[in-house]
Amino acid sequence: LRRATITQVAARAGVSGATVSRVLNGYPFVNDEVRTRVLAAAEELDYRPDAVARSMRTGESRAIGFVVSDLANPLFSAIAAGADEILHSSGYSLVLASSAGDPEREAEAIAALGQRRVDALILSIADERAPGLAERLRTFRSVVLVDRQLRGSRADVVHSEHRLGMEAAVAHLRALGHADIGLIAGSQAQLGSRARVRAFRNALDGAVDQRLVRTGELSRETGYLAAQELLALDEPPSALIAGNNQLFAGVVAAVHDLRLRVPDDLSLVACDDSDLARLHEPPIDVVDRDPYELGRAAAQLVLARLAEPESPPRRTVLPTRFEARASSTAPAERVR
Amino acid sequence: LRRATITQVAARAGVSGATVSRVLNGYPFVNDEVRTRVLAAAEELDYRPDAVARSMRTGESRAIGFVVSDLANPLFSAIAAGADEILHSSGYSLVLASSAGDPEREAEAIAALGQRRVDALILSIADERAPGLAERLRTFRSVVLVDRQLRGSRADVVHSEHRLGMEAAVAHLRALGHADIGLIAGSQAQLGSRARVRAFRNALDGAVDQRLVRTGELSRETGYLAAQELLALDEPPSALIAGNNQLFAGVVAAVHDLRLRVPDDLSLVACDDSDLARLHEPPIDVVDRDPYELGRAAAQLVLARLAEPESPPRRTVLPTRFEARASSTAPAERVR
DNA sequence: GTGAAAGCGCTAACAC
DNA sequence: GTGTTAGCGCTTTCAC
Repeated sequence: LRRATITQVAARAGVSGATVSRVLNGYPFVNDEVRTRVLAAAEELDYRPDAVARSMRTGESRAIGFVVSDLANPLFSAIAAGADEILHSSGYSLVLASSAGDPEREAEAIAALGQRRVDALILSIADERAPGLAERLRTFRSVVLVDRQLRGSRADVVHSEHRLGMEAAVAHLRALGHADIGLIAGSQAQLGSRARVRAFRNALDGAVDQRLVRTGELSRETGYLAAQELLALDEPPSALIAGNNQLFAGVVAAVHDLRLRVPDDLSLVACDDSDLARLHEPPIDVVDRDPYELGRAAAQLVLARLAEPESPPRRTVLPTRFEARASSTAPAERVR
Repeated sequence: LRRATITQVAARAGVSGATVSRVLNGYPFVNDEVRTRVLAAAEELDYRPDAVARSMRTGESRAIGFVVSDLANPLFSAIAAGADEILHSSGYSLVLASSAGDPEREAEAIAALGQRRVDALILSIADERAPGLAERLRTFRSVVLVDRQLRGSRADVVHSEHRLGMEAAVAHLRALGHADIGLIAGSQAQLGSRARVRAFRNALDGAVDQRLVRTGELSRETGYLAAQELLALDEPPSALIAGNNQLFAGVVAAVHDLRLRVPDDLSLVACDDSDLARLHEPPIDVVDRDPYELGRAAAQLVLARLAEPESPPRRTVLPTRFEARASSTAPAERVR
């Protein structure tokens, strides 16, 4: 079944293609009677404008690219769902690419989206330090970074205010009497992870034991191994903060395997909420944020930029907040 | 920065646009020296073929649409990630739309993807019974349903073999002595949920207590409320099966709130694995499947269909398997 | 083995 | 207010 073209609608309505286009695009100065005829003809032929041809002519694709380091991570898929919500309602489509953490795939995805002439690019990539990235982004009319940073780029950004949430978490633990707090955080190639580590150090104002801070890939395995290592130290931390949901899952697995009780043997805090944290027994303290809102905010920056291409770079900062549940108490007396 | 066009490359290489196109598309009968010159010119200008223009001419967009009922559900995002993996490596892009369970948004998304002329459509929609759906899908060159069914459609499908996994789960519970097993499953507007309910009934060969089977929206809230109701019955079930990951989260919340111990007071089985099920204390028995593989299989059906448009509809069935962990034991003696 | 020309479906400039 | 025309960047006959 071939689809109707504008020319066919025009023929049926007894007008020119230009007039059909005008009617369909809401151009006001069209004879009412003609408008009705055109609309009827379009209806009868079930005419749908061809987005490809329209893009070809206007230079706008009404598609937004979104490159994510790991779509299967509920955090990123929630961000994508939030972005889609806004974009869909403005008539844009989301072209999603997941790199599975591979910087090469990220580069390919960005190139592919460029060839597709997406109107904008939203980026939550694994490696914000990929060489030449900033230049390659210059061909895009709008770039929005989500919890990422890029030197030499005029991109708009959505950031989470990681500092306050992390500070509150650390303050909570210190108030309970924890002196040795461990942090297991993600790759330093992403702003979000760096911000959490920095906030952690700040909150401990210099009193930070370097051995208790581990960074690595954002994966369950990394979380598991790092927790095993930290808890095997001669003087293990009495509290542990997991820097993201996947690391947290690994930490929980390690804690189970070591038969440690939370919070009696170890206090625990997770960054980014999850079913696991909420429904863990006991429920886990979290530094939480709203991932949908992150996605919505990114989409809004995109729309604002497309509406006003020359405005100065914008930056949206969304809050994180610490929620104490039941996974931390005063540390047990240490046996010496 | 405007991008180079094929005409510019042609000028630089001293040939016609047609020849550039031939070189870039691997047409074999081109003079070697000319080929080298064209490649060099393309390289120097950093030429990237314009996908929109190419689509315009060839009628192929090299984009695949994917409509999901809830992208934020880790199951669907894992499926999408699996599909993207295959499609990306074949040069296709994924255009994703999440309907948040709203049939109207699903219809809109499908229409939008049609206008974009996606080469194929993958569907994991909330409402497979939307009126007129089958006809609207006929305009697509390839449609693949993931765990969905559509009468009157020649779509290819990927199904999970829900029956064996569910039967194994029920058999396991019955062997332990459970006579009253409750099931909390999803909407009957989706094949997956229907299949699980049917498998459950079959496994109990008619000995099904209708009051112990609840179906509804696939949400935490539904799971929570249904579990509360079932467990408040005069003769509550001694074991509960949750039909999906979100329902399961609700069930766990209800079980916690009721202060029931698993498995002593209640045996529990979840459908589709999750961190929550794996790391729950005790670990929860699951009817598991590989969601990435579901996505990969869908993508492969798409590619096969595009390669052979006239072949008969294909059907890929992927296994589910029951994994007993530690969330079920023999039911406690009932006090009469 | 290569070039010239047509045209995919649409919109925007320009004419009337 | 409406029609005519050109052209977005590419691929694909058809010549030669």
